[in-house]
Amino acid sequence: MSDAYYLQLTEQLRALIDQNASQWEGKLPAERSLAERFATTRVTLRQALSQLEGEGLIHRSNRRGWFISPARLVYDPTRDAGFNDYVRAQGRQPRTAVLKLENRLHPPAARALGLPDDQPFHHIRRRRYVDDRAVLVESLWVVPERAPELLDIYAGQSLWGLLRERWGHNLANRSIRMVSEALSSVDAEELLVAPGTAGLNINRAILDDQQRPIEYDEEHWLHDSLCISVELSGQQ
Amino acid sequence: MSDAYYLQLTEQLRALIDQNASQWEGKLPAERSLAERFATTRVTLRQALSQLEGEGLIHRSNRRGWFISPARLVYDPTRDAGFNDYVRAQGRQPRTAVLKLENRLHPPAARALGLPDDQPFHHIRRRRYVDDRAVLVESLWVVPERAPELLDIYAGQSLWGLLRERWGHNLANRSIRMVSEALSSVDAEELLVAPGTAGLNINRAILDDQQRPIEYDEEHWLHDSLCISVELSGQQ
DNA sequence: GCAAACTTCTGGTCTATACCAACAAGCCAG
DNA sequence: CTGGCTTGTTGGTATAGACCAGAAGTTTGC
Repeated sequence: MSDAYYLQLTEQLRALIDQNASQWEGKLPAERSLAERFATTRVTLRQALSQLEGEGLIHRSNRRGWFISPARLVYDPTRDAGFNDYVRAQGRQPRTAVLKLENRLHPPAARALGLPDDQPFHHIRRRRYVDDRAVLVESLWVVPERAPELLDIYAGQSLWGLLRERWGHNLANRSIRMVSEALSSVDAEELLVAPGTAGLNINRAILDDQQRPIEYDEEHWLHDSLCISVELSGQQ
Repeated sequence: MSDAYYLQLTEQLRALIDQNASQWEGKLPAERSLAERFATTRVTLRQALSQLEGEGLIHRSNRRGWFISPARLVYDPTRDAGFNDYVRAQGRQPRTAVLKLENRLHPPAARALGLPDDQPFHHIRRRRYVDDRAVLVESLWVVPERAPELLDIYAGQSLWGLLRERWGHNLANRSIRMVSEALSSVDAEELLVAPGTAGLNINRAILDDQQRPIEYDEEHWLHDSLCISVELSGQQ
């Protein structure tokens, strides 16, 4: 089927992982020991591991080793369920860590919302976990007039819930953009992975039911932790 | 900013590509010549190139070299525009090659459409190009009862157009799934790229306005040729 | 009993080199 | 002019070995 040795290795590793998944508790043996077991070099071994990483079967935690990836989280970016809700709905444990709260300019957010470049924003930077694995970092850019004391009261809860309940905003309109990416060194570090790891960049601009700009949102996901699913009905 | 040499190299290459994009006509110099120019090994050089590949800035054509990637195609999988239409709408040239026409079983398609596993399908396999670069391969699995003579008349035109005009189907409902992947050796070969190249897998199940299953669709895109964009309006 | 210091292990990076098969271009023969 | 062949170039793959810094585990010192 495949001539290249590293592709054969990939298959052998796949089988090995299948069999020993439970006893390893998610963590693969050290590269040196795997290389020895298959009588090859670390370079070639790593090439095979990278192949499986691209498929989303395994991933690395920076300088800590290779781990078996859990099932992907199913995510519908068109629906209005918060992260906590849909993670729990899939029987998994969500967690959020707030990394930064500040006021700043951010021209890309301004442009996406149709505002002038010198529009200031409430900026929330947070990291989100599924079952204690960090799967994404995101930056939220909220128009201050729509949520005046946000930075004083925010502590990791659902932002959309706050916007609805505290400030009475009816979110009604959004444009979503998704692009594959290589994680920047900043994002990679915050996610504890090697720089250049494959990721998925999701951006959203959100308006209310009167077309007023509310919020802009930049998410950086690990590529292997996500399955995007959209259900559409209605005559096209 | 970055300690690792290959990351510095990445930046230098980025600048070099910016400057010389025009004179190279899209193709980068040979790896050996680039490695010599930066006084490093091909191994390290390739690591830097792979980084840029992950970002979508450049790509490889298998055994032919590195090329500067054209702008991503903007694609809204929720809309009903055919490939040809939205490629042309972005000022670019679409092309389709039919790779296979046959009748076959395909349990995944059957399951996605809510049909029994032994349901046969019209299978169309095709490769699609933007400006003469192959950017995706796809398999279409059409329920034969909905399009009886499809395999006799199909020659690369818009399938949705055919379904609507010839058989009067009103496509009304679809579920879409998107997952990052590493291209299988089959897909990679048909796209003239190295096996394991990063890709995006998009699957769609399509029903008509009476909830009858019509078609299931498996697309494999090169990860760097696509920007998914969804516009939603209406109260959520 | 606990925190600090040390040691070992491990992944991340890099060098130098080599072989092969696919590709491209040029050559030759018809 | 065309089609097949030869040949040099290039990317893909692989080996062997090395160093460093971060992570983890162990020991030491208070």
